[in-house]
Amino acid sequence: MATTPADPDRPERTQPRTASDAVVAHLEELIFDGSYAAGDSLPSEAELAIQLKVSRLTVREGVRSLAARGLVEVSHGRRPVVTATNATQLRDFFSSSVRRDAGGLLELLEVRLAIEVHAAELAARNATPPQIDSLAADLQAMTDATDEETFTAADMRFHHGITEASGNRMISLLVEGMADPLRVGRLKSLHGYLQGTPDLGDLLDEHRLILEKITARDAAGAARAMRKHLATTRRDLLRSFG
Amino acid sequence: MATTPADPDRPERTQPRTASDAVVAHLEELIFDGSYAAGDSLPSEAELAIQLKVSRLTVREGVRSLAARGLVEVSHGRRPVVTATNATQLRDFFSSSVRRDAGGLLELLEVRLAIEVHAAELAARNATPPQIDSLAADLQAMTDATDEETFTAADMRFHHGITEASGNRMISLLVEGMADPLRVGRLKSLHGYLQGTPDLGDLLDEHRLILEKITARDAAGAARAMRKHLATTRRDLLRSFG
DNA sequence: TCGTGCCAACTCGTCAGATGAGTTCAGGCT
DNA sequence: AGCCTGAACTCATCTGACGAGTTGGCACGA
Repeated sequence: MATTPADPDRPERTQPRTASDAVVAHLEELIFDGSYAAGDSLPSEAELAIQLKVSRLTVREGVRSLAARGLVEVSHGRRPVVTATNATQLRDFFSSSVRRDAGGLLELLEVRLAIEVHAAELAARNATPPQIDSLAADLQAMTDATDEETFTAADMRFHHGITEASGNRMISLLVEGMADPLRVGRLKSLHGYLQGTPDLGDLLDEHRLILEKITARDAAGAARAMRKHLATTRRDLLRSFG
Repeated sequence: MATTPADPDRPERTQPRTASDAVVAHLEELIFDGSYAAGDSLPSEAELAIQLKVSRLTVREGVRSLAARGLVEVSHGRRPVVTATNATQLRDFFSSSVRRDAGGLLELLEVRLAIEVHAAELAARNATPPQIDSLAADLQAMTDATDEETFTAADMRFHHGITEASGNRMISLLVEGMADPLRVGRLKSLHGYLQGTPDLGDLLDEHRLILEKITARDAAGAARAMRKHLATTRRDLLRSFG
């Protein structure tokens, strides 16, 4: 019984069981159909309570659910604000998964590899000149970095820049969501580097090669270079655990 | 200001702003450190309220947040139950994204391609004999299918089976999360097939090739076959929109 | 003794009313 | 004009209460 085969009866969509679920469904509808765009304020809790004929408390629960799912943002004294699609939900999922099972870190790395390799491929095809310039700047920052914090920051900007250059926002969001859980591992790995084999040069060369291939619009080459780079990263991460 | 550069002050982790955030943090802690495993029941709202010295209402909001994030499940009359890591949160994110921007569907398809190609590669390396048998059975079911519903169901089982055979649960969860939003598109595409070019044979052949490569432990070949298959899928999807 | 049905205790779902605290903006004072 | 202040909103939380679904044990009958 791994997957749910075929529930005979499930009027989920049509008939929310609880009143607060109905609130959630209602607000979702308003957001999804564009009645409220990103940045807009929702009606106040009191107003919604009147409109939907439930108590303010019930509205609060619904809004709270949406907030937990990253669809809206609430802050004291202000009305709830609809947020743009963002990576908080993904970040939350990935970090939860890893916190509950440390083994998930390697699996996550594997996924990142798959996605970023593809991103590099797409970037080679779709990157705009300004995006390429930006990548070059990040690379330069990595080269010039004297402390590992600056280095790592530039490194992450570089990778993030590639996902953006891929032109696929879903990829950007996914990689962004994975960044947090992976950062821990990355720092450890870097430490291993700086103490053991302080060969940051290799890392830089790998980045350079990726950028080169993207600039040359060589999709297959970019994918290959990225794959190689991430294989290195994974190896270092594994080593830092042994 | 795309990325948040460096907030000078952010005592987030250490000091939840609101009481209900504190409840969330507390319960998260209990779940993540293993005090409550999947399947366990949390204390009742009333009990938690006493323990944490807040009102039951505040506890409810916290629990509600966790429920929205898929960490626990609540049902009327029963205490909240901790859920195993599952794809609901991902499903929720992907379907939200697509509902808010239909263009995301193609982006999602692109991501699925990247991940499933990698999954096929891993599956060729890691699949166990029973898993391969299961894949063969799904393929047979597709061959025997007379109506498209059965066909699609077997198709999805086949793909799901490959992600499972990859041995990477994160991949399984991601693909599972994407399935729902993509199903709509897939059905449309199949319709196009059945009415226009009813060449289901090609589809079957592609699946057959993938399984063949996996059975032969040919990782690169499996990846290639999967890539080709998904390219076909994408083409059909695009066609069904034109 | 064993099975069955019913009731009491638990627990979640929702409501009403009330207080405190953060935000915003329009006026009024300097 | 610029700054200050206070009223109006709005979210955050609490207390107390009632209804409805779930569960386990106890009494009753076979």
